[in-house]
Order: sequence, then C-alpha cells, then structure tokens
Amino acid sequence: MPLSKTHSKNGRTNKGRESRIQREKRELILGAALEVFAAHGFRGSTIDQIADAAGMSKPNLLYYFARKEDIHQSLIERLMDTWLDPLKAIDANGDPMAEICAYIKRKLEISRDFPKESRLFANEILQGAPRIISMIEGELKTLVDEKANVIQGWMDAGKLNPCDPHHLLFSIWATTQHYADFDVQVRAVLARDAQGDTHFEGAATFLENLFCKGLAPRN
Amino acid sequence: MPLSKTHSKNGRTNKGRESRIQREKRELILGAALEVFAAHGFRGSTIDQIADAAGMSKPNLLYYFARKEDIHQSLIERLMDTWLDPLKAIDANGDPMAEICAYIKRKLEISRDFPKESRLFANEILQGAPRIISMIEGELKTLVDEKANVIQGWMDAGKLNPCDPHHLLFSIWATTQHYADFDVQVRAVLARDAQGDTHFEGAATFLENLFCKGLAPRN
DNA sequence: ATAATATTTTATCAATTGGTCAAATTTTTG
DNA sequence: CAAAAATTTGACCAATTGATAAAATATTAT
Repeated sequence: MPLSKTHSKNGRTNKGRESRIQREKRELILGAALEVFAAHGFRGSTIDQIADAAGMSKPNLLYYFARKEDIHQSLIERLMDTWLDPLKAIDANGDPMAEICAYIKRKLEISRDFPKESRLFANEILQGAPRIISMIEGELKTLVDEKANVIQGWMDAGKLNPCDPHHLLFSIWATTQHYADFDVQVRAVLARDAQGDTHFEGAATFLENLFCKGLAPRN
Repeated sequence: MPLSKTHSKNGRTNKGRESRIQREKRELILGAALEVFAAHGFRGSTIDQIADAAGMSKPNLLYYFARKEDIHQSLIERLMDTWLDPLKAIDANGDPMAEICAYIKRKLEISRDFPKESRLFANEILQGAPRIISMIEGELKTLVDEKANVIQGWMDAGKLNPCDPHHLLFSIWATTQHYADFDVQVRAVLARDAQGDTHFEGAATFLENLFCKGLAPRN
C-alpha cells in the first residue's frame, strides 16, 4: 500500500516515527539539494537534477518530499540556526574588541566550512528572499537590533570607535560571506599554485587587522 | 522576407547598419532582461518573462536576440566596463589614502545606481561564473594584480598600514556590493520609516571611517 | 505608388518540468 | 514464514520552455 499521501502530508510514518531508511534518504536528498540549489537558485534547479545528484529516481525522491518547495524549505530551516548562532553568541559582558574579533572569526569559519549553505542563503536573498522574508523581518531583525544595542553600549562607554553598529554588522557579514559566495572569483584572482583553503588564513589575518584598527577607540 | 537568420547571426541588417527600431527594441529588451536575470539568475529566467517585461511577444523578442544566451551575453559584456572602470581609475600617482577612499565611494555609488547590474553579476558568480570565468581569470585578474602592486608599493613606502592588497580589494568589493546584492536584507534590518536610499549615506560614512582607520599607517 | 525590406504575429514543435498513479519490490512485524 | 507496511519503479500527464516557420503587417527606399 502506497503511503506517500499519509507520509508526505505530515512527514511521519503510520506509527508516528521516522524509519532509519527515511532518516537516511531524507538526509541524502537534502545534501544533494543543497548542492543543486546553492549552484542554481530555487527556480534554476530541477527535481531531476536533485534526484540525479542523490542517486535516486524522481518519483522516489518525491516520496520523501512531496514538492520541490518542501525540500528548499527544509534546507532553509536547518540553515537558520547555523546562520544566527554566531551572532547570538556575542556576549554583552565580554571584552568588546575580543567579542567582535571572535564573531568575525566564527563567521569566516562558517564560510569555509559551509560554503554551500552560504550560497543557498545568498541566492535566496538575491532573488528577493521570497521564502524567508518573514524570518528576516522578524527573528533576524530582532536579534540584530538587540546586538546593535550591545555594540552601541560599548561605543558609548568609549570601548569602541563610535560608528553605526548596523553597518558594522553588514560589513562583517559582507566581508566574511564573500569568501563563500564569490569563491570562484576569489580563487581565480588569487590563483596561486597550491590553493586548498589557504586563502582563508590570509583573509582571517587581513580582517582581524582591518577591524581591530578600524574599531580601536581613539585615545 | 524574414531576415531573422541574416540578422540574428551577425547582428546586422543587410546594409550593415542597425535601424532605429532595432536600436530601440534591443535596448528595451536588454532593460527588461536585466531586471529578470538579476532577480532569478540565468537558468531561473524565462524568455516569456523577459518578453512580458519588455511588452512584446516571445517570437518578436527572438527576432532581435536569436537565443536566450545571447541576451545574457550582451548584458554581461556591457556590464564589464561599469565593473572594471572604478578599479582602473585608481591612480598610482595619487595620494594613497585618497585614492582608496575615492574607490570605495565610486563602488558604493555603483551599488546605489546600478543595483540590478550588481545582482546580475552576483548571480553569475554565485552560479560558478560559467559564462564569464575567462574574463575573470584574464582581464580582471590582470587588472587586480596590477592594482595590487600599486597598493603594495604604497605600503612599502609606509603610506598605508601593510596588509594583503588582494584581501583589501575583496573587502571593498564585498562591503560595497553588499548594499546592492543583499538590498532586501539591508532594508528589512534597517526598516526605518522613510527609507529611500538613505542608508547609502550611512554606509558611506561607516565605510570611510572603517577603511581610513584600518589603513592609516602607524606612526 | 510600389517594390523591397524589415518587423510582428500566429501557430506550432520537441524537450523539459513538476508532479501523479498504480503496480512491483523490499523491508518490517507478528 | 506470512502478512502488513514501507519503499521503489516505470509509465504517464499537463504545463512550461526555448525555439522555428510562415504568413501578415508595417516601414523604407526608389
């Protein structure tokens, strides 16, 4: 008996549990979909491509995710934690300079370790964020405003060179995510002989230098 | 007699000239295509969408550009000048700090005045730059290496805080283009009442501050 | 004006796309 | 082992997509 309807609609088996196969195959599909969506955006990606990349037939894939949209949604959801965690981790009680440097470092590590996730996010934003705009306007904005206040407090206390905290966060996002999103260009321009992820070290050094000098309070 | 073959293959009319109608319609199409490609990437955009946006029928559009690829190619080509000019304008004989500040300002103005072009470029890079990788590895890399040398010279002369010039350029590209490419997110996060392009002023102030302090030589 | 040329429309195509269905197969459970 | 449930497959479908052909219309040159 095909259970795809029951299964697909609530994402559960009859007994209310996910089988081992389901867990594994869903994971397989999400991995393949991440690759494809990151490279072509939502509209530019096809279910066939994802099924191919996952090594399964299209109807089989659709047994696990009833619609293309659902796969994308799943990816975005699990991406969000990865995306917001580093910002959440900024500690209002820590040393201002150290906190911001640590944040930059963490964001850069995410670009290095999860470049496809970064490109998935970038694609979504570039295309007008149709599927995550509410999260951006809600959860993200709230969190950003909160941390911007923390940073503003540090500046008011003379512990950081005063500047707009929102733009500071933008510039940290931009510079760090650039290494994942514009990876092709970065590699082409640097084009050293052996180029694994070596440029990430150079980037870390450069960014620490830039932001440390740029944010150090005037004495 | 339908001249689409002759016309489409070499982009010229029989008499070797472009008619007024051809000039105007091509322009109309490119404008519409820029909008669509910037929003959905190459694969995510359809000829129908572009034709709709240009207010003409699909076959009529295909009379001016025989293939979807050709429209995209045309856009990319005319984009390249806009993209490389500001970098070319960096003057080795100018004042280092002033030159870099001016470069940042110009790049930010381009994000403000040509956001769709920026997103078109970002989409192309994100998707692996399949259609412009040779330009990146060739013309762009050559130019970047040349200007990186100029900047290195300034650092060696003690006129700039020493750091990797390539990463410096990356960080300028990233921070300025961010305001075009991630526009939706920027607006959502800032979300002030009246928000035309006001945030570009804030961005200019912030970036000048950041890079000026970050690059000023230690005395 | 009229012939030549350029532009636009209508109709159409084959391929691709997101998605469905029922049958076949495999896995799990009793 | 057998029955039940879960998974996989192959055959389809309607809509969309990139593109073409030919007829109809408009423009330009003589």
